[in-house]
Amino acid sequence: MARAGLTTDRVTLAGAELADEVGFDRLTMSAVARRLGVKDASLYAHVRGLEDLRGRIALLAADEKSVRIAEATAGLAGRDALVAYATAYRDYAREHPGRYMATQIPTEIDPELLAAARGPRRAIELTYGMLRAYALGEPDLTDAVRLLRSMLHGFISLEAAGGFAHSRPAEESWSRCLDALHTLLERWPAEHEPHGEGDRT
Amino acid sequence: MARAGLTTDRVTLAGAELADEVGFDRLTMSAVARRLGVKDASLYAHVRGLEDLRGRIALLAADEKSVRIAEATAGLAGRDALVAYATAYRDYAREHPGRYMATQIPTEIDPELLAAARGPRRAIELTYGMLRAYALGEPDLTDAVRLLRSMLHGFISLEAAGGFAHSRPAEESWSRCLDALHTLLERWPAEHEPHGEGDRT
DNA sequence: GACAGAAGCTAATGGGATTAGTTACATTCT
DNA sequence: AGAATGTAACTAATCCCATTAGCTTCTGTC
Repeated sequence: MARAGLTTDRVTLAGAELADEVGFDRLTMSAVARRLGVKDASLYAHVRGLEDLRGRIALLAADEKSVRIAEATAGLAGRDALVAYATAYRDYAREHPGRYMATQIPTEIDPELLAAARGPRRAIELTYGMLRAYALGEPDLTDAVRLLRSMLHGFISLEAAGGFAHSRPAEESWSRCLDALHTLLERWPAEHEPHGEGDRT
Repeated sequence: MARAGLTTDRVTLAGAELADEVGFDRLTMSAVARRLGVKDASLYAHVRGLEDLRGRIALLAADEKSVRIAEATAGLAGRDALVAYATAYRDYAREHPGRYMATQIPTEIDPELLAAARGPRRAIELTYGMLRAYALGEPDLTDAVRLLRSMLHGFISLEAAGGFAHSRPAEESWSRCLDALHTLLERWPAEHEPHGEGDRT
């Protein structure tokens, strides 16, 4: 009966912590309620339901991640910025697997919330900003952003899913992949001339 | 009462179809039972439960995907093989989003089943085989495999999650990313020398 | 034609999500 | 202080899903 002092933010945070502990897909309203010492139904005064909570966790994660990356890359450029960016990104994902997972599940987020959120937009800006040092023009810059995001996200997901055998430490591959990425960004290939019979429309 | 002719494989297939339609995370035993015109409990004679079914779908997907890739890359080498590989990979993921998702969720698969499954092993072999044309030695080859898998998986996930704004068709970025990857593989950078304050201007 | 085994069913239990309606606390106004 | 008001949190109820136990019915075999 003593008021637990719930707010939307506190519920979201508890959900995020729980997601980090047990996995985003195993997040349940009941477990969040238990963690907060409150009955399930009480949560509905603060979040619309499980879907809504998930969306909020995703936005929280986007915010936190972009702050981390901003701090890590401040004042850096070129390879240093790239490495700092990627490392901050990966560290966040490893520290907060549940929240990270939240950002990658295609979930319906309340458009109003999404519009108000800074994280996602900030993340894009940071990425473009970081790559600016490589002097790519459009549309190459956009393609490079997508390549970078794909690689980071893919590596982290595969690593988290246990997709890399133990033959070689992921750490070393990670480092070498960043080298490769840096090299690639410095010598971004020109539009390639059609070649052989495979004409990919 | 008319026998529905269930088998483990049929249940798995129904689950896979359902996952493709409604999303892997929304897959439920009840829905599979309904689709098969059978009571929930009947499924348990063929699969251990939801987790088991999920694992089986993941293995099915790995099999199907590797077959597709094998067919697509047969007889090709170099850039053609790379493009065929990547395209087959992506097409599979787009045609079967649920099954594809199944392969990326860190799920506990019965070790016995896993050992019997050909798909995952075959996929690795295909990847190494395809990259052999680029004449990389170990450990670079392993790193390149990881980079390739990361990029493909990341791109596909982000695309599926709606992560790319509409500013530029994903199709074009995809094509350019493959160009970039090809270039990178041809000129895989040597182990990089430690390098001052990132002043490569 | 009886039997063994499998295929499928009924019934029951336990959780989780969600809603409606209720109680108790805290703030503010007089 | 005492009443009014909004809201935090609760109780109770409903529905859906996962899973288990035990029973029935079909199919093929000797």
